[in-house]
Amino acid sequence: MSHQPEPLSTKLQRGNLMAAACPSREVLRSMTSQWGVLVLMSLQQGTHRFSELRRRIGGVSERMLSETLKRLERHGLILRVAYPVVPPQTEYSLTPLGVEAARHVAGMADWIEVNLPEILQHRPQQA
Amino acid sequence: MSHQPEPLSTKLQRGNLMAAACPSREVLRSMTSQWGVLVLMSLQQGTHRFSELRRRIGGVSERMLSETLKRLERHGLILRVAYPVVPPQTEYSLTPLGVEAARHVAGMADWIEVNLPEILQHRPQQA
DNA sequence: TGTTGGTTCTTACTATTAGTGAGTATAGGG
DNA sequence: CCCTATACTCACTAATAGTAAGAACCAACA
Repeated sequence: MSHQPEPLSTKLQRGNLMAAACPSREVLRSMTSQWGVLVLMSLQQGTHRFSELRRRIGGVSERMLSETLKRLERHGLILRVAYPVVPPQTEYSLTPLGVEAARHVAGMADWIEVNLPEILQHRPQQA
Repeated sequence: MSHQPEPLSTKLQRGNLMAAACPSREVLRSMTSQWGVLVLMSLQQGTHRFSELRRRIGGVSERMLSETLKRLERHGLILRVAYPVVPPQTEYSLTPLGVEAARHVAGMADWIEVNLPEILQHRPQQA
């Protein structure tokens, strides 16, 4: 909270998603990946275990859930706490950064769910 | 426009993204696809031609841009107007539904760009 | 009069990623 | 003693993303 050495140089590094080489692209991809969105949404309701997330999120495989969680953890959006017990127990929760991220994706997700009927009307019905 | 047979049954079909088979999953994937996000963001500033979008969005190939635009059009989020001239000219813009969708993804995108420095600090620097 | 460039795509091919099914270690319950 | 549950990983296949080239057409330029 006190005086920091280089507050400006840090502040100036805002990402630019339009630039192909900007690392923000990677963050975008993990936050907006199919399973990433659903994990963030699920963790909005509090801490969950691996298997709870798996049951809650219809259609995730264990492999994809595991990789999605690892990626979100690498970006500091979720916190992983593993208890060395048998059978294994691991708890996942949102970090403060993750709480903000989850608000955005959940807002979008909610909009999709609400507007789904209208969106589907624009789609040509398949033969 | 007159009295419709089943207005309630349509209204009641709110999507559920947690369900694997719900069509909202497909909408989520097109809205949150890497190029989908960047297209929606770009079109927030108004109508653009294909090649303008291609130049603006760093790293898109023509194939991916074309497919992304088609998918967003299928979901009623963008409008495509092709003029039968030579050389070809096509204009893309947001539909009212697309304007709302774009607001959500742009909000998220902005958050990512602003918080990128903090997010990157959580990442282990690579060897 | 070639030839180059610009436009909006599509097609064929390759690389990357997603998804599937099985395996692992351990303990508690029937 | 075998089955289930947990949180994974590994080997494999299917799907998707990315690359490079071409197509159709004309305008401008040398």
